[in-house]
Amino acid sequence: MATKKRSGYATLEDVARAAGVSRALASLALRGSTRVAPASRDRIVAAARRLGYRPNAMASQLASKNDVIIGLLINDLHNPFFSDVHDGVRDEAATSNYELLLTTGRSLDVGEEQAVGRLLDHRVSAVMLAGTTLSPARLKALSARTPAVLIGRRVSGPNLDSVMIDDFEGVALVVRHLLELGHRRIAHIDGGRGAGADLRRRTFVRLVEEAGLEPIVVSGEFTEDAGFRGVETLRRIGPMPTAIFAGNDMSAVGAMAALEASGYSVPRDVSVIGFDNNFVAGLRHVSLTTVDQPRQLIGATAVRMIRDRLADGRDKPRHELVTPTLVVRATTAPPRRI
Amino acid sequence: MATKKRSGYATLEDVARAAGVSRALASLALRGSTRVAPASRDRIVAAARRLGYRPNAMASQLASKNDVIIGLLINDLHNPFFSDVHDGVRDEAATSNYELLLTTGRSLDVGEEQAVGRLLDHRVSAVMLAGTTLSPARLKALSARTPAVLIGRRVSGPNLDSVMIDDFEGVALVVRHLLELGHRRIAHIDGGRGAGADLRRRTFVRLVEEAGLEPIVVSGEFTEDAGFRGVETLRRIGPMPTAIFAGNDMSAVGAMAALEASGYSVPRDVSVIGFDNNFVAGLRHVSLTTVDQPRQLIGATAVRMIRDRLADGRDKPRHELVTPTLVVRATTAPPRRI
DNA sequence: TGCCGATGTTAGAACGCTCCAACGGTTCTG
DNA sequence: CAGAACCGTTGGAGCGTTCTAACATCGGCA
Repeated sequence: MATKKRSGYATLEDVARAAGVSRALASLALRGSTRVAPASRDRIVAAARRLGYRPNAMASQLASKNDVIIGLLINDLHNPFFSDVHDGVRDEAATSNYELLLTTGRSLDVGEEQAVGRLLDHRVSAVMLAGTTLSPARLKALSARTPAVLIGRRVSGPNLDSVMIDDFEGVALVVRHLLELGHRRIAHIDGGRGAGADLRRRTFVRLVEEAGLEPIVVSGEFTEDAGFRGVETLRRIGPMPTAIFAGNDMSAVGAMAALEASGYSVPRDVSVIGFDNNFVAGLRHVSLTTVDQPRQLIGATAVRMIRDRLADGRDKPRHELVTPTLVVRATTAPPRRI
Repeated sequence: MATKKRSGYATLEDVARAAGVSRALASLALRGSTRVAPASRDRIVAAARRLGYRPNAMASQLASKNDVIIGLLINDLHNPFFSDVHDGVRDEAATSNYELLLTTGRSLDVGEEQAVGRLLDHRVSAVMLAGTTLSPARLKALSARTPAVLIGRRVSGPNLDSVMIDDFEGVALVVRHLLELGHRRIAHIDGGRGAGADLRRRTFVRLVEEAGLEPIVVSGEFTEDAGFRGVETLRRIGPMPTAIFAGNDMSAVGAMAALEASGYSVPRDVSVIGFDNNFVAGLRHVSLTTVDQPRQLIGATAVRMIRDRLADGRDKPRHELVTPTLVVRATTAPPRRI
C-alpha cells in the first residue's frame, strides 16, 4: 500500500489519500481553515494523527508566501546576559507566530559572518544581532539585504534599528546611590571597547564632576580579569577610593576578589557596584549591588520593532532605550569615616 | 531584464542565465563539482558573486538527498554547562559538514516537546538532547522516529545513545582528595532528582564507608538555594562536618554562602567541593575546588556517535562515559585540628 | 572509417508543501 | 425560475533547489 519513501515520514499526500480528499483540502484543514466542512476536517485530522503526520517545515516555508522566520544571532552563548535576551525574544516571537532561528558566532568575526550567512540562507525576514562585533560597514551591508535590529549597540543606517539600555540613566542611578551613601572618592573601572562602555564612562565623569567631586577612571574591559587588574591599578595610583563602579558585573566580581586579596573588606572599606544584574550578581556569596537591565524586555522589544517594521514597511531607523533599575544588595554601604 | 521576484534574492536560475548556462550546471559549479569546465565554472562563480547569490537553504534541503541536519535541544540556555557542550557540538558538526539546528525548551516539559517537534519538522537526521527532563517513555517514542543522543543522562532503548561524565570516577576523585587532606567527617548535599545525582550519592556513600567512615547525606537539588539550605540542615543535625561535597557547583556556592553567614570560614573551618567546574567556580572570588567535566568533549562525542550511527546504520544503543578531572582551588584544605 | 570512452552539458522530474483559479452544488434573491 | 451568492472542494502551477538519465562533442584507438 505505502509507496516507498526516502524517509519514514508521512506526507500530506498520504494524509489526503487516507482521508479521501485532495492534498489542498488536507493542507487547509490541518492549518485550521474555517472553510473546511467539519466532517472532512475530522477525517483529515484523524488520518494525520493516525499516520503521525508532521508537516515538512522546509517545504512549507518554500511554498508559503506568508510565514515569517526571524533570526537571532547570539555572539557569545556563554554570556548569561544573552540567555535572558533570548528568552524575551523567544516568547515574543511565539506570540507573533514567528519562527525563530538561533545561531551563534563563537565570538569570532568570521564565525559571526558565517552565522549571519546561515540566517540569510534561510531567508529570514529580519535579523537580531546580540553582542555583535561586526563593523558598521558590514552591518550596513547586511541591513541593505534584510532589516536588522542591534541589541545592546547602536549604529546608524537605514533598516538598522537598535534596542539597548538607557546607559545614562543607569549610570545616574549608580552615582546618585553612591553620593547618597556619602561617598566622595569614587572610581570607575571602564569597559574599554565594549558596547556602551564609552557612554558609561563619559556619563560617570560628567555626573561626578557635577557633584563637585573629582572622578577617578581606570581603563578595563567587561571581564573578571579586567576588574581584578583595575583594582591593582587603583592601588598603585593613589589612596584607595571608598567606592568603585565597575563597567559590568563580571568586572565588579573581579574587583571584589582583588580588594579582598589586598585586605580590603567589601563593603566596609570599599563599596563595589556593578552593571547588568546577571545571575552571578544575585548569588548570595556575591550579593552585588548593581544596575538591572531588563533583558527579557530588551529581547521582546527587538521582536516588536521587527513586527512594526514588517507591518508598515518603514525604512527609517528607530532606536529604543529601556529603563534600568538599581538593585541594592550587600556590596555598598556608607564610607568608613565620614 | 530582471523578472519580478517575491524577495530580493537572486535565484540559481538568475545566475545560470547570467552565465549563459543551464541551472543544473550552475548548481554543480557552485557546489564545487570537478566535472565542470574551468571556463564555465569561472563564469558561473563570477555571475553568482555579481548577483550576490545565496543558495536558498530550504530549497536545497528539500531537494537534496544527502545533506544532514542534526538537532540540538538545550533545555536551559541559562545553564552555562550547556553553552560549553554546545561549543563542542558546533565545532564537531562543522567538521562533518552537518548543519546544526539549535532549539531551547524553556525548561518546561511542554516547551521541550515543542522544541523537539520543531526539530522533527525540519527533518533532522538525529537529535541531541541536553538536560532533557522528558520521560523515558517519551524518549523512546522519539527515538523510534529519529536517532537520539542523550547528554548527561542515560535511558535505555533502541536508537537511544548517551554521553555523560563518569560520575563514579568523579566522586572517587572527590573522596580521595578529601581523605588525603585528612578529613574524617564528610557530608554530601545531594542533587535530588537531578541527572546523575542518584549515582553520585550512592557512590559517595559507598566510598566513604569503604574508608571506614560514616557518610553524612542531606538531600538537595542542583541549585544555589539547595546548597544554602543543605548547610542549615547540617547545622541542625549535629556537629558541622569538616568537609562538604556539594552535588554541583551552584549548590557548592550556596553552601559557601551559608557557611560564611553562620561564621564558618572556608576552607579553614570547613572545606567545600563542587562538581562541574562551571565558570562561576573559576571566578577568583569563588575559587571553588571542583570536578571538571570535559563539556566540549561531551558535545563532540555526541556528534561523533551520530556520525557513526548514520554511517553504519546501527540500532543498538551505545553509552559513552567521559573522564573527569579534579581541579583544586581555594576551598579545600586540611581540617582544622587533626 | 567507425566505434569507444571521456568530458561537459542539459532537460525535466522530483522534493512536499501552499496558493490560485475554478469547479459543481446548494441556497438565496428578485 | 433564472441568476447571483455562497460553500466546500479540487487540479495544477509554483517555490528554488538537486538528481538522474541522456545528450552532444571530441580525440584516441583499432
